[in-house]
Amino acid sequence: MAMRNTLMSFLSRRTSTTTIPTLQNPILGCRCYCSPPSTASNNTLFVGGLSWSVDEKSLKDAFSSFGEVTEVKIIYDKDSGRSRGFGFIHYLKEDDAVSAKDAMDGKALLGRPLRISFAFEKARGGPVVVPRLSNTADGASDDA
DNA sequence: GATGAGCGT
Repeated sequence: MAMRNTLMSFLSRRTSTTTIPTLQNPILGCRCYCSPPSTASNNTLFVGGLSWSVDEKSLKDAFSSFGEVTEVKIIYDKDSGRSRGFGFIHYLKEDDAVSAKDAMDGKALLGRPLRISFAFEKARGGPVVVPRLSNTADGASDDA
């Protein structure tokens, strides 16, 4: 008497985040999207209103208290060399990013109020997802 | 000697 877990095999296969993009479901007949459209905000935070003298380590030091910061970047101007006054903060978890945003948004750093928002999914190796514009049904049926 | 909404030199 030997029990075979063959049926249990493909029932427990849900730990793979790297699904094969070329595989399609013959039943549903649709592709498997790795990025659900429900996530309008990832663990990337957009920080604006920065002073033109703020460094990345200053933001790292100010935002690492709310969660585990994995990446901090401030955008500088390549023409003038000065900071553009905004930057990005990557958190390990989105929950920490929300906490940091909720805690630091509206506060001031180096004498200037901060404007924090969730950043768009900027490449870093992936496709760009843009928020849909005001998709109001104005009578234009442009569905493909 | 500049300036101040935004989304990646």
